[in-house]
Amino acid sequence: MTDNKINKEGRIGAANKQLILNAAEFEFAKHGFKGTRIQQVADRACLPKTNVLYYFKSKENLYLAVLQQILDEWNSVFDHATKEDDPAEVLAKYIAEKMEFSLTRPDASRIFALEIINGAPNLKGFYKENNVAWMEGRVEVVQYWIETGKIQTPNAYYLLYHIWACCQHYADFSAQITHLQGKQMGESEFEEATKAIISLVLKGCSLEIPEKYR
Amino acid sequence: MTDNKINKEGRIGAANKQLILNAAEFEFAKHGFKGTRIQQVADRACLPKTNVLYYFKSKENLYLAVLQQILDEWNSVFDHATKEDDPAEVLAKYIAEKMEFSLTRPDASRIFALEIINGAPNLKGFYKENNVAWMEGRVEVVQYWIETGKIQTPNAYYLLYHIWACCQHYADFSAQITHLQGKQMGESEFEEATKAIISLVLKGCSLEIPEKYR
DNA sequence: ATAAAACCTGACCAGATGGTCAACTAATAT
DNA sequence: ATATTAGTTGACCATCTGGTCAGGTTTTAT
Repeated sequence: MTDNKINKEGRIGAANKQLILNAAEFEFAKHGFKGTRIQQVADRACLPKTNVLYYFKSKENLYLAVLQQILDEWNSVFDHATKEDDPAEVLAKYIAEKMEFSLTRPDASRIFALEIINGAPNLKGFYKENNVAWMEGRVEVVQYWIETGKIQTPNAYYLLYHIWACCQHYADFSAQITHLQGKQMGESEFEEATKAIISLVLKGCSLEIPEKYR
Repeated sequence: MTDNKINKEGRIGAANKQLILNAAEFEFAKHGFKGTRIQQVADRACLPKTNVLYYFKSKENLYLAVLQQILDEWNSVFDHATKEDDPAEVLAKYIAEKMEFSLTRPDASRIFALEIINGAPNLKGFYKENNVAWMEGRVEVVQYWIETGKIQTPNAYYLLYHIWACCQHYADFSAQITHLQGKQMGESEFEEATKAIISLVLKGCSLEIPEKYR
């Protein structure tokens, strides 16, 4: 038999936990850590507050769980891109992915942004180390592309920042965009915007835009 | 004689108010509205908490004053650009200005970002109206440049968003950048980054980069 | 000089909120 | 069947914090 003496989580637990995590992501994205009330999360999940505390021992614990869930989703084609790959294809795909994320998971993007603006006090050791390693690997690839004349851009780091910045803007600043344009961006507008970023970045790197992204 | 019956603010008042505003900007940028304690602001300004409340009736009032101060700084060469101006010059100058702002006033940028991510609940009527009008005027100019073939870019709105996004990134996400690069960006790095954005955007719009921005 | 306004601040309070607890019910394994 | 664990929840508390107040001192105008 399996050893299920203690702390075994049943079906109900798993379901409720996910329910709470989703509610929490919404609230944290909207009000930040300090601004979010456990009661609000509970209300959104249609559970009593005490129940939320039953599954997540504390507010901080809940927040960390939300953050972890977001970080776990953070992977892309670019992770495994190599020096031999076609820069235009890889970058265009990467941008398309990032924009897809901004469209489908804006709250996740906002929570991450809030965390960074606050100085990333909760992105502890393990993630940070990993992140730096990831970045170094990616920069190395881009650097190779630059040195072999495959792309023309002044700096690998800055190029990646600019891609992130443009893509995240559509999630983080959607309130401003909605206001300036008089209406919320839908799927079709996101497609246009994606093409606009791809056009800007690839042309900005002296690359041809692959047919499918035109 | 001047009518100074009531509510006249003396020298001391003006000085202290500014002291408090600066302290508040720092704290609000770091912890957000909800996360900031009046006591923290007071400590940073080296004044007792009660004194802060004396000048600004409430926390919200203080926050609005900080926000207003930031908004008042928000003007640029691009405000008065016309259809006749040279797109390359105007855009390059605009980017340089925005980056200068990110370098010298990162806290202001962060507060604005937090405000937008939160859905801009405090950017009330007057500012919003003005902002939309400003945007329409700018889009009209860019649109003219597009239609007359002076620049090549898919969409005027998106172009402006991408410029903002790139420039703000260096203020709002500086914690991430510092961590990824292993050191804080100084003036010289900001100069490089500015040139990188100008290169990206101008090339991305099929424009020649003016000599002075190379 | 002196009155009025501006400025200062320790003591205090009321409400909000994260978190505990104990008593309960429902699920599950043997 | 029954014991054990998982899940549920209302009542409650300690603390934190925005804000008030009253009684002061300093500055300024005439």
